[in-house]
Amino acid sequence: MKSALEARFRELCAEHGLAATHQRLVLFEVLQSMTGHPSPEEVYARVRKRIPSVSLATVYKNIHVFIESGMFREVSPHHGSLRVEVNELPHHHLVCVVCKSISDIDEWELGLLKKPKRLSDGFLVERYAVDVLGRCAACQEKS
Amino acid sequence: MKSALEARFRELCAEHGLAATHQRLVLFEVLQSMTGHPSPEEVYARVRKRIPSVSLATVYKNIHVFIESGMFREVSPHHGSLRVEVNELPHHHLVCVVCKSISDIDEWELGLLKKPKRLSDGFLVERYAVDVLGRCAACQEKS
DNA sequence: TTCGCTGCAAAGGTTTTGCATCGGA
DNA sequence: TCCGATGCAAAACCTTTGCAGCGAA
Repeated sequence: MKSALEARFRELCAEHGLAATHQRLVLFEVLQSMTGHPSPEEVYARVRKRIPSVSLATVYKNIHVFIESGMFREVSPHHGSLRVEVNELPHHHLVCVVCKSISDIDEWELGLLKKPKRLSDGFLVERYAVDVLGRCAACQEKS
Repeated sequence: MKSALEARFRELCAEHGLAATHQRLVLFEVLQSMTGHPSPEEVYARVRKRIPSVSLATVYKNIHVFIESGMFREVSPHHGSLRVEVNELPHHHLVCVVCKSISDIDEWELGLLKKPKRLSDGFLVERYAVDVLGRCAACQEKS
């Protein structure tokens, strides 16, 4: 018998024109079973337990496929490489989910942003991601 | 004569116990003169114009030194490797600026977070970073 | 049967590290 | 003078890519 999860997976694949391969099904189930913010290596290790011959490249490719299909998100909406913040004024960021370009938005301007979905520069707002920055309990103890 | 910027740089170095080397001064001035969110390679290219013999390793090392000293910030508080978001409920993130660990905070819980500086799990809140996610004008035209 | 998917290995890009030398305090 | 900073080259990651063979539709 097929699980409800597998049925849901096949549905999503059909919806996005994806082949429902065994590797993808296992990857999907593994991701659903994980908590936190797993890295590709961690996911790979889990998938490998069920498909020892799976390749890391396949895991990477399909994580991207899933993200592009909207089946999962990635934690950081930013580019992969280090970027230096050279604007010292309080501000936040507009991040394009397609090209990953980043532009600044003043703090006060963000405050006005409750309703409008499209900004004056044409940026179409989809959602907000808030990072609360600080020090975790463990790091406070160490210092 | 020394510029005000150089004086400020020497002050900051003294404050953080750093040697005020020529390379660091130039890096500092270059960063101050840039806009946007430059990558280490872009910064390196600019520094190189003034110190052709500078190494990329030195630029990397000192960008980190500056970030650790609080002289500059990095754009993404959790850059590094790809992480998959497996929590489908609306939530945001608590990011430790020291160890970069990420934990989830419910959307409703974030709403209550106007005043408290320390959360029940010991996390000490320093600031917020908001990413407004969406599509930039250019990417909307392309699709 | 067909086209997309997989595994493999190699390449590519980014960042870090070890070490001898140099130079700021 | 002395310890930290630099430059170089190599290594260490992380991720992507090319390609031959495989398998879902």
